Amino acid sequence: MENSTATQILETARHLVRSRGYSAFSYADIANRVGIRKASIHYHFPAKEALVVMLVQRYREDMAKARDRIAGSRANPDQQMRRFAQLYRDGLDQKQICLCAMLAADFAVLPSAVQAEIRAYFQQTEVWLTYLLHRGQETQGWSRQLATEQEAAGIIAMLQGAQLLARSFEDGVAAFERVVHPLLAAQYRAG
Amino acid sequence: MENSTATQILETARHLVRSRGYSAFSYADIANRVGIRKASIHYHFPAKEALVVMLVQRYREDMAKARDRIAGSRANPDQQMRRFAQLYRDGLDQKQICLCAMLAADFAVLPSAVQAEIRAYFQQTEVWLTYLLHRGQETQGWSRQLATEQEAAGIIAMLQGAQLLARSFEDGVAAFERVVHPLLAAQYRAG
DNA sequence: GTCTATACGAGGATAGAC
DNA sequence: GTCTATCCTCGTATAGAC
Repeated sequence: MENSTATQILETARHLVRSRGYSAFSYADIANRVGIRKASIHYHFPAKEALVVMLVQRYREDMAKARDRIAGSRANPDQQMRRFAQLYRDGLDQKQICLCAMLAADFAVLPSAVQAEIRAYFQQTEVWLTYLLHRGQETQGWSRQLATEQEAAGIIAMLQGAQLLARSFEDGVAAFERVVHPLLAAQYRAG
Repeated sequence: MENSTATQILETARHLVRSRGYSAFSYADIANRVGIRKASIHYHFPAKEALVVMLVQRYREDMAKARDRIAGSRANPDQQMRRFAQLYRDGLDQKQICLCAMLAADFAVLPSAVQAEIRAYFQQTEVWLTYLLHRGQETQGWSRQLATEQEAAGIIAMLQGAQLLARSFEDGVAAFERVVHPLLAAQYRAG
């Protein structure tokens, strides 16, 4: 792992945006936590927009890798679904939600370059999940009453919504799992 | 309907928060739209916190009334579920999402008085939906594989998540309905 | 009730020294 | 690469005239 200042800035910014959103984090916040001055951040990222675009690009890559590790494993579709859902539980114990869920809420105030990244993230994720559902239908007997893309979109909506609701309760992780667990029970998906 | 300045301020603020979130709307925004000066807003609401607390209280009341109109109607549970879901489609054509979904995203930066209001909203809604599910189970033969509260929480999560994803696409209403429609198909809920 | 004027801090961003 | 110093704008909020 790289430990350059740029990387530290990005990691700090990721945490901040996932907690507070686009409008409520500042260069000053990052500077304090990284231990540099505000002006130094501008050397690495000329403007907030550039910083956040790179933030989402990295996030997309990281999530794509995580999904590919799941798809490439020997786990069966039931288990893969469980691990996919867990990607959205990560960070919830620190009151963080998915970077792109947060930025979807902030959508109206985002530079359009960032908006495009958000859209790409959701589309990517839906494609991946659609494949998983197909594999489950073929090998696990998952039901197929809906268009599979539509079902994928519904599952993603539920995961993102569950995160959002979860953070308003004391034990966010428990609240998230309470909602998501049924989704993961094998018999729930069976036809 | 009252048309006092205070009411105009609240209505404008509701629209702004539902579009941009807590940190990204300002007294200046409201003042411009209502046609008064920033300072005048402080006469009606001494601080931003007071304004937003009242905002959420009013929203909770309005949504409670809307739900009670649904529950008090002669519509059957299938139809009531459909009308409930439509509450979360409202405003999406203007890129607004549920006030409390937006504020749940902003949760980390909210005054605790506002946090409490958000929590209350989700609890209220879950209670109402749990009753509806019970009625559906009794009179419409809806399935009952899960704890009903858990199922209610899942439906709310899906509606809130669907809104969030929807606003990042061009036709948000269509994106929302694509996700939510299955939920509303009678055969989907049937046991 | 609404205005003007103003205080004061925080925001993003730049110039130029080191 | 990082610093200090500075700019300018915008944020919330207050005082006091009308």
